[in-house]
Amino acid sequence: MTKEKDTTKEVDILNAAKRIFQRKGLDGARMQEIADEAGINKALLHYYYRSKQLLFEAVFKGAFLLLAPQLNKILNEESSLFDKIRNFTASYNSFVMKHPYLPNFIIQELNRNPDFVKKLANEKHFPNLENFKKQVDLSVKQGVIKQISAEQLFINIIALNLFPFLAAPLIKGFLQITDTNYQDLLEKRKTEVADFIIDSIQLK
Amino acid sequence: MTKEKDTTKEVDILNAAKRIFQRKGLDGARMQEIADEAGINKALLHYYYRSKQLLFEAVFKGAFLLLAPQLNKILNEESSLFDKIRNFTASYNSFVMKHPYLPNFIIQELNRNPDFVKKLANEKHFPNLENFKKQVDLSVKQGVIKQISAEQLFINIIALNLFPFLAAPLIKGFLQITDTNYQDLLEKRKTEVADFIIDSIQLK
DNA sequence: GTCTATAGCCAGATAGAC
DNA sequence: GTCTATCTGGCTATAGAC
Repeated sequence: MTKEKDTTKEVDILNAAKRIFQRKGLDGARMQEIADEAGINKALLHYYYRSKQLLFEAVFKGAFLLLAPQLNKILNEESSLFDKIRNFTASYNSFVMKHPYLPNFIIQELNRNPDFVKKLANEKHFPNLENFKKQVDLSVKQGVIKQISAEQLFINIIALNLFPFLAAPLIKGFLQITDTNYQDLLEKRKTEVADFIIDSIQLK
Repeated sequence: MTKEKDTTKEVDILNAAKRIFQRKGLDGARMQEIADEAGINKALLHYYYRSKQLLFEAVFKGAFLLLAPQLNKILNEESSLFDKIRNFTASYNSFVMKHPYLPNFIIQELNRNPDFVKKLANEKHFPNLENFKKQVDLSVKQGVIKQISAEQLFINIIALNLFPFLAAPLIKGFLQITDTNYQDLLEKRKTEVADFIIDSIQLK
């Protein structure tokens, strides 16, 4: 019973930093704010993470490694192409609804520092397209789906699933709808997006 | 011949601010940097625009009003639904390839300050979905396209066209391709995306 | 209108007591 | 490990000469 909550402070800081950085970005976040959020003192942030930059990088890496395995679901599962598209659409939407700031955070900071991807490309769960590419090419050859490159299909799948979270304020503005109605739209997309994609590529 | 380049300084500042703000965001940008970019002194920024916040708002509004009319092309043109989708895909992609920072800038700052949309909703060129909605609903009724809500179709069209610009570094990383190859992919999307959408909704 | 110089503030980082 | 107090630099903004 001695080490009930041993590493708490370090973890508390990381979680607090996650929340603040994801809402405000690297430049917009304040160390004081993170300290307050974690319920500790500013000096302790530096004690554990040395600098704002390093704390940020820890947060970013954590976020990326939370999202990346989700992508592997579509790339490296053992199932038919259509099932993959359906499973991915459903599970990915559910996942992001639980972490609404995540995609924006990653894409936004990646745009400011594109080389960050390279640093992460060697990580264990970094998505690899090879299996998916083979499956798509084979499906085309067998006449199951129309002619399309795996890369373009991949982009389309991600785009249709991610964009509604990235551009939520913009879309809400254009459609002039409330938050609740937008949630309904998102809920429906868990199945509709898969249908939309399959209807497009399936040869009847 | 007296007023050959009269308002130059004020315009120079706005253009410099555009470039810096779009690359670094509100928090990341420095007034000194904008002054250097414009080739003038820092004090002059405040002379013309009073504060960083106001300068930023001028830039943001300009960017939004550059992008918004582009969206109206799909919403309020006099043409068949399929032609609209084809025209929009082609012209929108060309437009954004000329202003690669624009979508990211708008979406990113809108996420930090969602109420900004409301301020702009009264502007002349603010997109209005009514015509598009009528057209989609009619096409469904007439059996030209499958059952789909205008809102979902609208989201899908925008998503497929915008996302490759928003997430460029991420996609490049996943696909492990060079900038040149990515440009090729984007070039192909000017027609492929329209085909993808039409194949999905068209009833044969 | 355009500049130099500087006020005034605030943030990241560190020293040092406990 | 955790805190208070403080240093140091950099940033927005303004005062004031020209």
